[in-house]
Order: sequence, then C-alpha cells, then structure tokens
Amino acid sequence: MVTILQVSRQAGVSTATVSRVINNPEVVGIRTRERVQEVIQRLGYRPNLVARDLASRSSRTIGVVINNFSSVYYGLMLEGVELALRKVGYKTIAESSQATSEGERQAWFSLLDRQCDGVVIHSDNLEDDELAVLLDRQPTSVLLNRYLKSHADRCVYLDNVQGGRLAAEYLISKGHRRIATITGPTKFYQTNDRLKGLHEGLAQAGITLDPDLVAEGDFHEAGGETATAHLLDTQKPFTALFCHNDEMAAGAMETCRRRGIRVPEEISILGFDDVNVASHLTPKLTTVRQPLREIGAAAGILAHSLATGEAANSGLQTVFEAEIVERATVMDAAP
Amino acid sequence: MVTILQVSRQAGVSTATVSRVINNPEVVGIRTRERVQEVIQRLGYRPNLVARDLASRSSRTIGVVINNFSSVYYGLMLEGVELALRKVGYKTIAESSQATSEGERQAWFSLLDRQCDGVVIHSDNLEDDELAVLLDRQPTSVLLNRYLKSHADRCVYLDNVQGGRLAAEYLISKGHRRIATITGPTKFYQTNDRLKGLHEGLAQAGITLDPDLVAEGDFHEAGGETATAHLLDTQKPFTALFCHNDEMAAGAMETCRRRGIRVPEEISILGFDDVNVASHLTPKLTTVRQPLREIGAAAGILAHSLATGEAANSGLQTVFEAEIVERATVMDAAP
DNA sequence: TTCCTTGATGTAACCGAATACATATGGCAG
DNA sequence: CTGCCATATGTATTCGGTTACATCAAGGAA
Repeated sequence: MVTILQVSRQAGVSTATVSRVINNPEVVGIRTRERVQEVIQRLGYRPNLVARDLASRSSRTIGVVINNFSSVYYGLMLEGVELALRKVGYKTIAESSQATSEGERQAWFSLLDRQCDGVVIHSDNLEDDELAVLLDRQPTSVLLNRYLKSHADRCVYLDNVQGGRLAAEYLISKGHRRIATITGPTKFYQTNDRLKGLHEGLAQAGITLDPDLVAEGDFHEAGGETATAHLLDTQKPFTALFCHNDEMAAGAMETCRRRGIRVPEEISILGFDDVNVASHLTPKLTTVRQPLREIGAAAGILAHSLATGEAANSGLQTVFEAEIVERATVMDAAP
Repeated sequence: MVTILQVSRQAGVSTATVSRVINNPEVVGIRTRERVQEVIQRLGYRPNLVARDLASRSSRTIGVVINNFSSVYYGLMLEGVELALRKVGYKTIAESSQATSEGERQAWFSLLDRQCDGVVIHSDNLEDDELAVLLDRQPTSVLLNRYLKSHADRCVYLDNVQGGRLAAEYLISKGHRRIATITGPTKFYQTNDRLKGLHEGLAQAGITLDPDLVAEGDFHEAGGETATAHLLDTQKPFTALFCHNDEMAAGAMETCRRRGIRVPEEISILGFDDVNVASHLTPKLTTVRQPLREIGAAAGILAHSLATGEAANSGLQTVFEAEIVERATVMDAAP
C-alpha cells in the first residue's frame, strides 16, 4: 500500500505538505502543489481513511441503525439518509438491529465505536427512558421515525396523529361510517398515535370507533390475515378497514379473497406507508403515504448538522405529513 | 471519551496489559485480569475501533457494494452477507453504487480506503476487463451474482443457465410449446445465460424459440408492461411468458389485465427471483427462485476466508441453483 | 540597507490502540 | 541456596495520517 510518506519522498516534500495538498490545497504553493498532485496520481495514492479518522478525530460518517436490510420500508429511509449525506460529503454506514432491543443497543454502540460523527437510529424496542439517557450522552444521535417528547428536537418523524386523522377524514369523505382498523402492536407509539388520530377524525364527524372493530396486528401479512378474520367473525358490520401498514392490508385482502368478500365493493381497504407492495396488489391499494426517503434524508442532515455544529438545522423540516395515495381499494360507501 | 490509557492508570497496569485483557485474556494473570475488567466496566470503556484497526492492520470488516438499498433484491443479499459475517465476528459495511459504473468503482475504492479486509461487489456496469484488473489487484474482493470466467473462484452466483433451463423444463412439463420471454437488458450476462438455458431446455423437447417472441426488458415493471404489449402486438400466439424477473412479470400481468387477457387461463406467466412482489400479485406469481440470502452469505464467507487466509472456502458452495416456486400464474396449457 | 511581515514548508507531537521485545517475579530442580 | 525456566507485565515502537508551532526565504517599508 502506498502511504503519504512515500508520496512525500517522491515529491521531495514533507508529509505535512502532502497532507495539506489533499486537505487544504490553497495554502500550498502552486508549484509544489502540482508536483505533489502529479506524484499522487502517478503512484495511485489513496489516503488511509482509518489513519485519517484517527488523527483528525472525525470520520465524516453518520451511522444508521435499522431493523433489517430486506424490507423496503427501511431500505427507503436508509437510501434517503445516504443520498442526502453524500451531497454534503459525508459517508453513511448502516447496521441492522434485527428488531430487538439488544440489537439496537449493540448496533448503536458499534457505530459509535467506529467513531461515527453522528448516528441515526430507528428504534422500536428500546424504552423511552433508556433512549433518553442515551440521547443525552450522545448529543449527535438522532431518532428516526420515532417521537420522544423529552428530545423532540432530536427526532425526525411522521406525524402519526395526522396520518390517522387523514385516514379517518378520507374514509368519511367517501361516505364510510362503520370503520374497522387493524393496528400495529400496541407497544409502539405509532399505533397509539394513529389510533388517536383516527378517533379524532371520526369524532369530528360524530362517529365513535367501536372497540370491537379494533384488532391488534403485528405489521406483517400474517397478522393482517388473522386480524381480519377475527374482525369478520365478530359479525359486526363495517364498510371500511384501515390497516396500519400495507403488509397487513395485503393480508386483509387475502383473507377477504378467501372468504369471497369483494374489495372494494363490499369492504374498502386503506393501507399505510405506500411501499411497493401497495401498487402490486390487486386491486391496487389505496394507502396513506409516508415520505420515507424524505424522512431519512432529514434525519441524516440533522445528525450531520449536530455533528458539525452547524446551525443548518434551524430551517430543517423534522415533522412530516402523511398523504393519501388513491388507488383502487376504497370506493364510496353504499348510501 | 475514555481511552485505554485511563483504564490502565486506574488499574495500575500498562496499556499493553489492558490491551491483552481485551484481546488475549488468557495470557494475563487472573488477579490483574479481573481488576482490569472491573475498571473497564466501571469506566464504561469501549475500545476505539479506528485506533484498533490502524494498529492491528485489520478491520475485521467486509465491505459490500450494491446498486441501492431500496430494493428487496439487494436487501436480501446484503442481509445474507451481514448475518453470515456476524457469526464469524466480522462486521459488514455497505455502500450503494446507484447502478452506474462510476458509482461501482467509487464505492469499491471507498470501501478499500476504509481498510475493509475484503469486499463483496455486485457489479452490473463494470466491464469484464476492468473487473479482472481490479480483482487481480484486490485479492480479497469477491463478485456477487456475476460470473467472470477469468476469476471463477472469486465469484458467487446463481447458475443462470440452469435457471433458464429450469424455466423451460417447467413450462414444457405443463404442456406449453409456444413460449415467449421478456429478458433483462442484453448487456447483462445474466440475460444471455438465462436465454441460453431457455434455448437448451426447449431444444431438448424439440422446440425452438421464435425470435419474435423474445422481447428485451429493463428489469423494471414499466419495461415489463411495454415488452408484453409489444409481444402481444406481434399477433404471434403463445401460451406462456417467461419474464427474467418478478417486477417485469408484474408489469406483464398489468398489461394482460388491461387488455382483458386472463392469467393463467389464457397466458401463463413465470417470473424470476422470488422477491416479495411475487406473493402479492394476484394471482400469486409462480416464479424461479434465486436463494439470494444464501448467495449473499456465501459471498461474505468467501471474502472473509480470503481475507483471513483460511482455506475454509475449500468446501464452500459458490454456485447456486434456482428452483421453481409454484403459485398460481402457470397452468396446464390447453391440449 | 535593515527589519519586519507574510507566505510556504518543515519538524515533531499526537490520535488510541497493538505488539515485539525486554524485564521482573516466582517456583522448582539440583 | 543457586540457577533456570515459565509466566506475567512493562517499555517503546509502530500504524498512517493531521496539525500546532517553528523556521526560512522573499518582498516591502522605512
């Protein structure tokens, strides 16, 4: 491997000068600069980033913790972070937590051990208290798509209450009044926020949500299937079903299909997220879209500005709104 | 940040001993060892991995280059790499190439600059020649799902010829004889291999592929839609359509739906990959499955063993076979 | 001419760990 | 009791850069 020392010898200068040519070209005399650059080219020298990070006490890198790499939901957010940071010359490094609290903790620390200047963490499993302690200790860490009251300025997230309200308003605008919902696990605050928004939206139209028409799912297709079966089995009539994510909506549609219930003619289905499955279902899923890339990008930028001390975050949007993407699974309720 | 020096002072030993306690506990006396461990605990010391990597000339990390983070195809392979490496105590760090040759090159180098002990690269866009040169220079780099004759032992991939043949055999077994296909871009060797396998499989049954029934797609849904339209417009009859990936199959199904062609009653459709869209389509897509996680895992392990010099790769499987996942889009051809 | 300023470059310390080699300690055989 | 060896620990160098500070040469002002 060719090092800065070899470059400096070849160019007849000190390593300090070579370092300057790379990081601060303007302070080096034009003749020397060009000579050094030529040698760098010729030898194909590439700075050892490990050494650079150690010496400079900065890695120009933001770490990201997500549940896993194989779902589009996390993939989109990660992509958002990476592309945004790339624009400001920062690198991204991601680690998966396997959706366990221990995994989240370990990934977070592991990223810090690597001297990431900041970390963006999506945590479903750590408790608020622990999160608060860790955020206090790590002033450049940022929460991704989770809201923690005590550290609101360190969170970048979708307004789930608004998302739930939007779902309610949309369904109501289509004439639905008997609405069922399949939530995520109740331990997730998203679930409660979306539910809260749903209640609010319905209340505004004088509708109350029947507790029997609320089923808890698991954010996975299988959970959507069984929860739907359960709702159907209550025998309470409903014309619309709001699922807290697209995968469960897929499950719901599957159960309907198996039972010969036509969507949307007999039951309208509304999803949440708008990941790719939504557009592949038949009929295509109408859903509440989260701008996942944008959320990721904002989180990356926030971590970056915390790390560099820039006040660039002053104007940064950190709370995002959901929007309806109309496709084909919601239709006007029969009058 | 607490450093090894502070730990050593607190414990009344030298930094060397602390280092040993961490990396080679058995060579340290039991009393000192426990004392040092207690101090480590108490101070919450965590080794600075950047410093460790520099001093030890090893990062215990394998880099991965993929097109992007937001598609399940790459996500699954990345996940395979990460989980496999985790088991052997190695870390994974991924970078996206945005599917351009320049991006692939840059990501690769960037990973090497970070002193990754090895890199696993998925490259669609670099030419064979350049790849060969780079692989020669980087003896611990491995090609992911691409086959390069000159460096066969550095490739981990699906046998696309077998995959194509399997598709042919399967469709033939269902009684199909007039078969159409939508390929990936012809510049990808996968395309040619799958096509070759398809030809072989058909030939075995005395069938020749009608050139008019071969359309070039782009591996995306839109390309699948237009290619299907194109095939249909030729007016040449066919009973089965083999798409070189699931997304294009989704596009094909969309076009059929729009034209009122029933799948599989009028046309059977066979996909490739078996990513999540396959099971969400209606009817569910029958497809040729690639074991993406396993392929990723094998590539990670290969890079790891090249990096550590272990001959563990001796027994490692590096060529994988595709298999049919039967769902609902292929049915027996009318006699 | 002399002195000072300014810009260009070099010197050397440092980042936080790993590790080759040197040294000290203790136990045991003779 | 002496000598030797094994075990435990310390000393000092090194990894490949960055950077504060020192130095030096040239140019301008007095």
